[in-house]
Amino acid sequence: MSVTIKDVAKRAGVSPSTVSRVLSNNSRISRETSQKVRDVMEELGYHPNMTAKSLVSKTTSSICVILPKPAEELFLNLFFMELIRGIVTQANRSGYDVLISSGGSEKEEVEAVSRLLNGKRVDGAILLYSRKEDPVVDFLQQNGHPFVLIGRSEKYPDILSVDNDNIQAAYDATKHLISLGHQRIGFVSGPPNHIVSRDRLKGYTNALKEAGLEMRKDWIVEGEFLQESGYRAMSFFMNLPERPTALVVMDDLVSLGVLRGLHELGYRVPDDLCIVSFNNISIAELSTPPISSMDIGIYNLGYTAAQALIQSIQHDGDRQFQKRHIIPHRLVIRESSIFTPPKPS
Amino acid sequence: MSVTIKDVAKRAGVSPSTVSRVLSNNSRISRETSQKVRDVMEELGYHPNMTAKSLVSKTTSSICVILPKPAEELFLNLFFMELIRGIVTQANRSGYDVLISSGGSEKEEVEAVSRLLNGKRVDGAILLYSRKEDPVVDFLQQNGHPFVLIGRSEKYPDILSVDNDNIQAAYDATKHLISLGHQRIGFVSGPPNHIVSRDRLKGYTNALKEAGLEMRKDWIVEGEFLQESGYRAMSFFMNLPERPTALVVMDDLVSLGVLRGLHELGYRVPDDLCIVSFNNISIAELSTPPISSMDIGIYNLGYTAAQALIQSIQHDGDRQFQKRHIIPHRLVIRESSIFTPPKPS
DNA sequence: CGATATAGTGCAAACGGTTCCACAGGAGGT
DNA sequence: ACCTCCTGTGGAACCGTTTGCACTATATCG
Repeated sequence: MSVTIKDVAKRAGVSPSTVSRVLSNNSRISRETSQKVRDVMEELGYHPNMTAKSLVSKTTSSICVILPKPAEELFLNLFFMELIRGIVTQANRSGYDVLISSGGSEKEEVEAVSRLLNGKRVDGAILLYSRKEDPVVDFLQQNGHPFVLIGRSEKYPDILSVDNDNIQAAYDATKHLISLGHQRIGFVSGPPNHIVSRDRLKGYTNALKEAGLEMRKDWIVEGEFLQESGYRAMSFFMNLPERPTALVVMDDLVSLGVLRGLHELGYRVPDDLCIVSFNNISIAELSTPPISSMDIGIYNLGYTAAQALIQSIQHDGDRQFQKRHIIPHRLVIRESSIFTPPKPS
Repeated sequence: MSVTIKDVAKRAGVSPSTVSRVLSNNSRISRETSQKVRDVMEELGYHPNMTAKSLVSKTTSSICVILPKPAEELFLNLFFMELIRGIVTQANRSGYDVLISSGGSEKEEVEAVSRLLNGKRVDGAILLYSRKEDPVVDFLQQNGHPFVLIGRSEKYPDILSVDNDNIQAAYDATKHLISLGHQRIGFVSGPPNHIVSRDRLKGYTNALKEAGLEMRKDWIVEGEFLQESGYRAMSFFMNLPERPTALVVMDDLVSLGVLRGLHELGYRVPDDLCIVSFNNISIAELSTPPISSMDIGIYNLGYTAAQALIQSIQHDGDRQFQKRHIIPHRLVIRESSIFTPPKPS
């Protein structure tokens, strides 16, 4: 059907091996032969069959991205879009293709990953954020597949991973509110089985402790990374007899929910409640008012993850490479946190 | 290295062909042999090598999605995330993997597609929205590769495509504003080389004409599918001696820019200006005020595209399948367009 | 000038499957 | 008892590459 290396060889009057060597720029091929072969390739419209190449080289030049379980909702999050953009950009730059896989149940997820990696369809995987117990991580680790975790694993500390210093980032965010004069600061967390939730909670409490501020259980609420969670958290806080004057919120989308709820109830931000949130996706800038948000370099996370993964694929077994990559964070201050709160009465 | 079909064959005391037949559920294999082989596969942890399978079957069970050229910005658009979600969901359901490719220049784009399809790395491609002249469409069409266009092509009317009836949708959106009493309606268009821009413009003018309303060149501005374009359009309109009282806007992100600008200048929506926009991405619902938006079934577009593509791949040459799929639209009315405008003085 | 290195190329064996064809053995028909 | 058909299986070719090894011709050297 399509033009193969043999067709080119025949037409150019050389052997298939020679054509193959021309393709891989083997130095042993003479200048003229090389040129002749290239001319024929052009003439016949030859394109190397990647599948055949993969079969013999045992390598596919592609990686996959495993989206986390509740991908249905999270897919809507700009966070993932930005992350994927970073991954695809860097991967393509290194000559790799990126395959997106969205799991269903955890079991299906492991099966999908197994199919892709054991089935030799991809050379490695990128995992987006990790829960405390993650069967996919277990699987990859046990089968010795190259992979990189965006986030971190407590179970396998020596795993290849790209992450922020979330403890420090949350500390910095909280510190910002404290420096504005806030003394009653609440925290809207993500799902407790996500390590990132616990890291940020820790940073928050560290900052409070250091400042000698009150830490109250009822000023910490858990939720999903969804707008609705923010709405619910807001209701909860605003019905409290003693309310916080500022919130540290796990995600911009959640903050948007908070904002929305406050608006409906007639409260104003930052006058009635200050907000500092995380991730700094474009929504943070576009909302009214714009939300102060901790930029965690999402694109950079994806970019670095792809880079680290490909490096680890290409230099397999090489132990000299950096295992943990920390992407810097940076607080972007906007209207949601510029005012000093009323002093506690 | 890894377990092959031969290892399984040897261990089970059968020939490789038999194992292969068990794998493909060939009916000629006896129940007991089949079971024995399956047991051995389980025991040895066998996983079929997809690459080898692809080589002989000349099929990869994967498709690629080509993101449009200025992917850097568009990537940030929830539109694409939602579309990709639809594509991935349906593809996975049919046993296909999805590969994301983001082109650089048009030339690079064609090269990437050529590498993927001519190189037999994927079986088909999905193109997201099309410009009037699209070298990638030309390439795919000329080389006879299976592909589906999300959008439509004027050059090749018989191409497999999934689209909205954008003329009708824009007509409906405009009609909605007219029914609210608006007589001076502006239009914020997308790039003029996108067919979707021209279709929607047509629907808009159709509606105006039918209602006997004035159609003014200076009430139509072009832009990108970006927030900034909305901001600029807004400045333009608000500096006009005679301003429209309502706008039809090509994209929610653009509307957000309009909203933002109006807010800065102290205008109020919908009191000073009504807005109806397109796509109904989540931003439309989350903005303040929420934006009336034409839901075009983005997920459905992606879902249907994947379905149509896979169908066309599997039944190659079969001409009996539907070529043009039209996804229904539905106007979601929100606060940005609920008030009747002031009567023209 | 013969030995040896070297550049340039071809042959054939993989890589891990699928599938056409052949074939053995038993069932069923006459 | 013979022919035919069917079931279940094995053998081997093939898919389009890469690559180790062998080989030839020329260049280099003592």
